Amino acid sequence: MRAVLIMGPTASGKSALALALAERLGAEIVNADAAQVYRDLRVLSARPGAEEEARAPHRLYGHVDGAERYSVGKWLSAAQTAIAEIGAAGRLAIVTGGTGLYFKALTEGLASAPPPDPALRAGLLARLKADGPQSLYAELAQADPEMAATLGPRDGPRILRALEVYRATGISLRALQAAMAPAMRAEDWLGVALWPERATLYAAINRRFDGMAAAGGLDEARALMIRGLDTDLPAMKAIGAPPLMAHLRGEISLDRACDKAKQDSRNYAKRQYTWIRGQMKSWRRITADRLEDRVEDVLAAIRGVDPVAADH
RNA sequence: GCCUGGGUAGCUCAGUUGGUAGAGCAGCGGAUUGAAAAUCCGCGUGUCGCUGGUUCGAUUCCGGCCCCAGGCA
Repeated sequence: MRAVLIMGPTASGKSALALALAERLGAEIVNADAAQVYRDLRVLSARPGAEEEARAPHRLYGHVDGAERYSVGKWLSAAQTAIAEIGAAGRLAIVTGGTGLYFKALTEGLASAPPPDPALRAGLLARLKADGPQSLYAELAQADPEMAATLGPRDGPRILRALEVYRATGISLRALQAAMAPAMRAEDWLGVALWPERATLYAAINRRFDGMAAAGGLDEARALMIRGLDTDLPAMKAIGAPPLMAHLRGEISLDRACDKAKQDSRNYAKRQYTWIRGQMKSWRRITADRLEDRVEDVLAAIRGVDPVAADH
């Protein structure tokens, strides 16, 4: 076995579990969270701090500038490299984060479609903004009816991507998705998913954000805001950033901004539960609340598939 | 005490010229392949404040009462 993958809804304690396991097993941690890759988002993305990073090696955290558009494709190749290097050093990789799509690309593969072409993408984005998704959908239905049939007429981002791929290759994204190869063999990884009680998690989310604003979250939002970046950049859309910026512009109170951020986090967590339930059926669910119990649970699972890896 | 406006879904509110009601948000379920902390789809019975009256029938009209907001005293 080469990697333990840890997924879980936001604020469920993934990072703490990953760190405890890394210390226990002499492993390295690899980020699988789409927000924690951004340098500009440390507090708001709850990225591990210097203290945590000192306790075990961390990779793919805060290495991307907020002005950049990151993507699954970029993450996947970076993660594959990281996992290979960690393996070459004779260590176990612990891949953790809340982005289900990243894990899915790793374990099931990514369609061999070309990455977004910046110029083409910019044009389509402008059209999406000006004319709305229905307009792009109509064009897609014309060019690639098979793919269009799999999408809703208002699903902007997916319609845009499908059109982008068709224009660049003349091939339906649907066909490319049918031919995928996993980046890791099934026997090389073990997936575990944190599954706390819903009410417990929602309370944890609320509690966590109360600290965030005061502990630098507001300053972070300000620093990001004065960069004057495009508001539809991923880093600018991170949960909490839009409402805090609205507050800094004097549009809403700090209380309202925090309430909105908590609300968005809860909605996000719900989607993550749905992802785990629907997309990670073979993953082991960890329902324990105490860190020590979670560590024991994962160690037992590792022993079950690879006694040597657990023996450190 | 008087006047005015209001009391309808967990919240904010719409509505029924009398035939027991519906949006947004929340909540719940689902989807998810290069923006994924994104994006999209589905799910709406609730003493229509309480109580009398008129009526075949009242949440809707009339009376009384209670509560909230504002105004006048």
